[in-house]
Amino acid sequence: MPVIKLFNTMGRSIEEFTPLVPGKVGFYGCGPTVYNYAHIGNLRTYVFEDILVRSLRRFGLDVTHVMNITDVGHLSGDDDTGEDKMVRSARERGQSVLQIASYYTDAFFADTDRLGIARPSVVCKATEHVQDMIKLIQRIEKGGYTYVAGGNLYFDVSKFPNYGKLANLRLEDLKAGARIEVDENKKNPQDFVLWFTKSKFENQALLWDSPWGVGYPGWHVECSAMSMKYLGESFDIHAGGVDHIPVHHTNEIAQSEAATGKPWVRYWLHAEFLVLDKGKMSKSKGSFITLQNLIDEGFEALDYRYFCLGGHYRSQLSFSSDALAQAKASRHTMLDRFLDLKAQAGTNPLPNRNSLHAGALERLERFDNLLADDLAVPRALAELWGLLKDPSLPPIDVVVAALDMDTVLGIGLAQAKRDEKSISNDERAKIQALVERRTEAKKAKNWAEADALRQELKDMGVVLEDSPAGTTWKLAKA
RNA sequence: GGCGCCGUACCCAAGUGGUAAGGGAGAGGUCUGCAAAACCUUUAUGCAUCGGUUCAAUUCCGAUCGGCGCCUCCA
Repeated sequence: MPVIKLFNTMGRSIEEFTPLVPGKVGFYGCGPTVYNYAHIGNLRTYVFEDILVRSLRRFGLDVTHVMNITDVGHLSGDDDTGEDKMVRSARERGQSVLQIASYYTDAFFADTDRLGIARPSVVCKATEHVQDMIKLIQRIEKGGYTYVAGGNLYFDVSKFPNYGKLANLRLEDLKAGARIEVDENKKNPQDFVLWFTKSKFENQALLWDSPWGVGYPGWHVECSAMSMKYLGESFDIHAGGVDHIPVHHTNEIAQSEAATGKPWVRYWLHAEFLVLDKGKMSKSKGSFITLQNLIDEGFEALDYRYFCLGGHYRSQLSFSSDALAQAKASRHTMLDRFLDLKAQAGTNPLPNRNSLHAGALERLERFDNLLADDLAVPRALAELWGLLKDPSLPPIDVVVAALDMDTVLGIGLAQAKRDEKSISNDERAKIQALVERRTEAKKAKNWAEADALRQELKDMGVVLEDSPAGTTWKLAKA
């Protein structure tokens, strides 16, 4: 197992990763707020987390992956003036909040399944953990970190030393209200709500009784309460999008460590944004691209996964339909090449990893080292290309090593099959007949007829390949 | 106003103080009755611009220009 190095946002440097409990990893990844579909920018982050989890497991670590489902809405601001997103979505669609949550949760996992993202070990819903949140808030309160104002319970950031350490924030430098009205109830602009009672919810399903009155929890507290419930009061890795660094994760740290008095998360990993020409994709701005949109345009979900693999997780990735088309072409060429090698390898039993050709082992070792080097996935992908193009290796060794690499990359090599398999028997017979007619024409050196038949097949989307062994056909690339 | 990131060929993109991965697209060639596939060759003396440090900078430092993110909810 190589030495695993990861970039820790806390401290902003590459650190060697060593789990709290040898051999085991507690990993918490921020999940979706289920008031709408996930867009492909959100999905990029989950692909990154999937690569992280698969890499750690590849290195022999037993990973417990916990993901929250935020089905308690967030206000558009925490001054209680905005409308809850869940409630608004429910109203707009004429459904209950719980129906909305359930629908979009299913849609979320349908997307991650299509992307080959492994399901988390634990999926926890905020609405089912409100008592855990209340207990946590009581611990925070006991420590003297809170105050009540205007009916809400606030966390007082001035009581927490090192507030903002993750984001390098200095409170005096922040321009509160630069983009939003300041909540008059707050002592400091960075204070945040632990429990709301001044609710405008129309939906009783989202109200809970609490020591501070009937209401609902603040957003940040769910991640603290649920992560500790399933992973303990200190655990290894917490990941999410970069947008969470300054507020969400900063506040999670403050409230968690205020409650327990001990270090909470050991390694913080953050994925950069997928960006469009105009900047990032935003759920709240309304227009965004979903995985289904891409599929409707003729892409496969794994084309998008492949696209994501082309850029490092800590760099912004420029999305365009052209760039995705390039990724698709690249992936399909790769699949083709892999299938050719597999055919060449024949039906011989696959060697296991230990009996592989030294050259293939060397490439696997490089591959592992690249993953261990802060998930250098683009280079790992290049290593897979190098493997597939290496003329010095027997096809069967290439096939085995490539499948091994793909257990992390998830490009779909194992499931790859020629598109021709999807052709109906009728069509197959029709194509076969035309191919035979052309073979006859060729025998008679009737080139005009042979070429006409080639053209006819081409118009049907069928490409012919002549070889000494005869003529084979396949579907033209889309 | 504060914090931070980025600017690499036609496109996506990796990377390093010692001379630019990979993929897509394009061009030429081998092969072929014609094709396809495959293979070979090829496409940045150059990494936004201008200075500086250095034996050596795309890689470090500074400035400038341009783009982006965060300081509301957001992956």
